[in-house]
Amino acid sequence: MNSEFLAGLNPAQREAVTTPHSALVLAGAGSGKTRVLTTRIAWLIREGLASPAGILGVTFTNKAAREMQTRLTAMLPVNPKQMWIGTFHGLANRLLRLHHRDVGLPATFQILDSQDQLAAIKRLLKTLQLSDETYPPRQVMSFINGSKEKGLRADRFAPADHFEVKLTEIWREYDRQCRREGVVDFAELLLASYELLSGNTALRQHYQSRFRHILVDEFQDTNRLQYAWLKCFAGDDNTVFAVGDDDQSIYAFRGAEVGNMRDFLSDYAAGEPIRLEQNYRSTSRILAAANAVIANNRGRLGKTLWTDAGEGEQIRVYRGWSDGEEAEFIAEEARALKREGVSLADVAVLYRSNAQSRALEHALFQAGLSYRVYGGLRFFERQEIKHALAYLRLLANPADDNALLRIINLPARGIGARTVDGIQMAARDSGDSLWQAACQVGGRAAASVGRFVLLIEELRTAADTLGFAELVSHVIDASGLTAMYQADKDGSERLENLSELVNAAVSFVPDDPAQAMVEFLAHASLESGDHEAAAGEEAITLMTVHAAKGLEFDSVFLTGLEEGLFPHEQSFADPDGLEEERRLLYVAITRARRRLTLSYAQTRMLHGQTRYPLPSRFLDELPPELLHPINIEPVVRKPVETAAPWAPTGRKTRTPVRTAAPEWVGGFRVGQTVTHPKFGLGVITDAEAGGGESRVEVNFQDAGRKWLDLRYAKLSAV
DNA sequence: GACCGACTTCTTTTT
DNA sequence: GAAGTCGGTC
Repeated sequence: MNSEFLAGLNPAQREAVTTPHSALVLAGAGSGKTRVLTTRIAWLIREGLASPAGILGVTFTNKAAREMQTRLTAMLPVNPKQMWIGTFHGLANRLLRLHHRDVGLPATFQILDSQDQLAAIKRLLKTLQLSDETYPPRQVMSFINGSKEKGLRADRFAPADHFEVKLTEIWREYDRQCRREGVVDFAELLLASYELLSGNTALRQHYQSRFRHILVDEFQDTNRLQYAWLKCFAGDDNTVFAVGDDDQSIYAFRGAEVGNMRDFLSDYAAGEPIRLEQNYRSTSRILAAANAVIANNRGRLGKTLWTDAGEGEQIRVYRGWSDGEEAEFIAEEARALKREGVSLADVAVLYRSNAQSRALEHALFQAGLSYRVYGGLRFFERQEIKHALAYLRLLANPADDNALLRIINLPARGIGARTVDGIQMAARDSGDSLWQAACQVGGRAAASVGRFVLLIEELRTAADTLGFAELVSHVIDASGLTAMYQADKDGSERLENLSELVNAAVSFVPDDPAQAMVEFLAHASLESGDHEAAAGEEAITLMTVHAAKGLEFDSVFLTGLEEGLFPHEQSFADPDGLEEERRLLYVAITRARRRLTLSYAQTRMLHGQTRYPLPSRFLDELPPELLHPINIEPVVRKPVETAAPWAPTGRKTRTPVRTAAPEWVGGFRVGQTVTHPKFGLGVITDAEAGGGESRVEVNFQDAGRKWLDLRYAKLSAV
């Protein structure tokens, strides 16, 4: 039992790697979680306790799955294809492809991503003649997905009220529509494969005896359905090795159940969790901050990170006047780091929501620093890519109405809304697919629709003779997409993306060449594209805290620590929401290896208007001795003659539009922090100059918003 | 039927 | 601010 792989592991890691039972591993941030996971697989195989084909490795993201595979192939001479390592959705897809008949799906079933699903729901509401005001498509979608993720079906759902009765009807119709069209959404992928296994004892036993060892990453992010799905694989002789960190559970909003971790301990008689608490990433000050913050949460499984690395520097806190100034500060700091010889690849700027990236990008751009933003539109989500894929989908599956609607008049070919309505009506009456109905269109629109039908038929013939990659290229040209974007003066980037799509098709290696198209389309839905940096890229990383989970950087700037933003205002309503925000902060802090800078602004543009947020309550949860305020002395800015006072540097190209409030009223100004003998600390959010009776609105930390008459109120600047 | 501009709404996180 | 919807005009 003394394998080369165990060298260099600490006792807890070693225990985790070699445990003979099912176990829950509580792996703190930076505690070597991925290493433990991959080492365990390598160790099991090397010790002869498992064969590569007997491993089921489940992750949450494609990136994590890939990393596990590459690390493994570096440790062992195995073919990673033998092992089933993938995301929940990827593995569910694999199962359903293998057993599509048992669940009544066509071999060519396609996967709807969230965009597609929303479109499908909108279309359904239309055919059901339901108003999307009474039934907001997004709400319908989250109802359907949420229910499926609890393992429910429309006919087994107990609606709580009238509205849910109606939603359940829509849900039922939606599932029918998907079946008819041979498409499957993300939640359905899991649910259908779960039902496949739970309803078929022989099949379940087959997989149970194949996958003796089941390993799950990021276990705290599993939802109820995923938990049940995993359980199908866990017979009496299987071991389940679940790695997670309840303190890093940040996806409750989409159904993740941290409770699964407690359930796991009893369901798998796993005893006490194995705790990995030694952190190999950060300085002790950073860990002390993280520990202090998370200690405010209740109901934790409990865990305290420690390190034998040094204390490191203090955590710096910066207060900016505006989001723009905050961004400029970060840009300056980053430039200084660069001067010191720090690689920009080791610097990250994190934020709570994507909207914050704008100001940061602007400042970094002005400073001439290269950066890369993660998030936003990914490759396979771009409209031109979606258009091209829709042609392919329609070729693969004529019943795919979503695909047909997307492209029937794109590029414009004289098929207007009225004609499309007619086709939809005809299809509904006859129960046909839109494609079938389109083939039978007569009357005025016959010519234009006929041309479309001919085009698709021509492409279908081409599909029989061309290789897959040539087909993709041919479809993009013959459909007219190329011509359309060539005619568009802003279309060059889209054309580049389309040729990138051809490249992707060329380098795509299908498991079964005959199924190249179907596999490629599934790949496009499941892995909507890369957010990963090109290795060694000399650029600052900008991303949301969510996206940063699992990553680490020497220097981290955590921005926007303001009430309403972080914690986000949507979380104020319930305590659980606030705890999730706190976990999010915990994740953010633990990304930093050596240097952490927190920042907040006193004014922020949000949703097109200026806000005056208070500093985040989380700042008060950090032990003051760990912090080093950079500039937290009263920010008294004299009004600048030429520039608006909220444009601090005076070299802004555009002046913000807020003009409602006068700039200075009786010595006070909007955005200023003030104290009141009775109401305490607050920020001026509005002001009215009325000759001798000036008033200001103050947002008090504890007392809320109040209008105060400056003749009487004893306000003083902070 | 196509196009353009005005209007509204919604803005947390995403496999 | 941006995207999506709606309505009016050609």
